[in-house]
Amino acid sequence: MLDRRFIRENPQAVKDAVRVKGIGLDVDELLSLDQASRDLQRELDDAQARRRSFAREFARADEETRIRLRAEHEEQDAHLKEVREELAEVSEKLQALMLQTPTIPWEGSPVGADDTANVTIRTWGQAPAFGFEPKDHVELLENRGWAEFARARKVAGERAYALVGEMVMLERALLTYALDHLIEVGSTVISVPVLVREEPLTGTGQFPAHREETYAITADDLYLAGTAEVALTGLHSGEILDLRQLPIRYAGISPCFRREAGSAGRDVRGLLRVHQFEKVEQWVMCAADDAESDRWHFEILGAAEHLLQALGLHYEVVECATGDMGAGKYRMNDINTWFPSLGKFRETHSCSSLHDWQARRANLRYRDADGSVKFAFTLNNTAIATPRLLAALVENYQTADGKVTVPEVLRPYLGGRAQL
RNA sequence: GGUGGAGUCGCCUAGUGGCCGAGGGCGCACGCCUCGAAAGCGUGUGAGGGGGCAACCCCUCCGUGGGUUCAAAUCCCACCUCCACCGCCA
Repeated sequence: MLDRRFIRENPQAVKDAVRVKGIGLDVDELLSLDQASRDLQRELDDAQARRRSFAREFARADEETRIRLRAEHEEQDAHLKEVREELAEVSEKLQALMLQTPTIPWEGSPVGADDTANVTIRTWGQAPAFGFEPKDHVELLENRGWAEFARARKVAGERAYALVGEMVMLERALLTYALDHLIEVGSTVISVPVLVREEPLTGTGQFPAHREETYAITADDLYLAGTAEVALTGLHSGEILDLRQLPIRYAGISPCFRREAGSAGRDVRGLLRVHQFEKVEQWVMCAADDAESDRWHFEILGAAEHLLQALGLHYEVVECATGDMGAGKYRMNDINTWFPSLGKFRETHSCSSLHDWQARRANLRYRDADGSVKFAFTLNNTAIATPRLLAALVENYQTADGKVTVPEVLRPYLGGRAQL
């Protein structure tokens, strides 16, 4: 969400952002609603001021005057009610449009409608050379009894899976390794609620645009969050933090739930696109400063790259196109990891700077050095999302005889074993 | 799930329909005092919105949302959160 004053003063910048991000928002309508809302607000303020002084007069008046005042009150109340209703109607429409306003994207982001316009800015490592025909992760896991797909789908429907035996331990190892590294670089580890209210989902930007992608528990008016980011952003909602409390750097761990409503039939095989997965998420709230936000962007992007490098996985970092990054993002870099079975990179991480867009929605504020209250900047990035990354790991580290070599950094978490 | 109690400014609290247009204390900031400090004294001390070139003015907010009333922190209803006890339970 943008600042109303900013939209008023920079309508063209907002229109440009709406266009390059492919958002169906009528900025002129928003501007006229903004004007109408301010006019009505002024009218209401004046009318209320008058009404209040009349009520005080009433308290001091004699019986005769009271009869006269009562009649005037009725007139005033009718007018007040009318203005209030009109303002409520305008405000509701305005708010609906405000929630669609995009962050102005970084000028370096490639302009394009979708991820086909994303630009690779670097690659690390290389694809493993197998002296044999590599198997995909489904075959690898089934051959070793490391996963149940058919039985899991009997229980939970399409895209369900169950990891078995050593695969469970390997997944745990990945997550624990990520947490250990993030602690080392100064993050506060936090396990967050996943069953959440509507407000934090609106706060992060999941709602209203992506409501269909979220599971709803209608009996209790709760939802299953698709990422720890939802709770992390909600944690400090409504607070005014002291500048000294910033930056806040969290490593949130949680299960994640996604309906995948927009991708029916895609990637139904295996572990690449599932309804339920585990993720360690990096999240940062910092002062409202472009340079500091940029610094954190590269810090948390670097942390994710560090993990992949330590795991020895071949990856590329892409600069995401304006149409791929979503309304709230100033800048987004995805990391795509190499999948031998696909013969290509596949998204495993997504690093986003949102400037104050989320902070405005979620009401994340701090008191600056000069005493003024400001909306903070937020950023987030995946650290490890599994089982997608687990699938990449297994495919990249498979041996000719169907075993999996354990990357050295994970061995301490698996009793020192070098191979599974 | 049930019963009872509670939610007021950063913190503690006063407040049972008009004197609340929210008082006091703590904390914090500034000033006086002092060689300097502490103590003491004085002044100030929230958020959001609107208007004005400006000094400044106005409106909203006492957990949230409704309602009653000329008038609500105060009365009524629903919800949220916390505390206590009962029930159930990993």
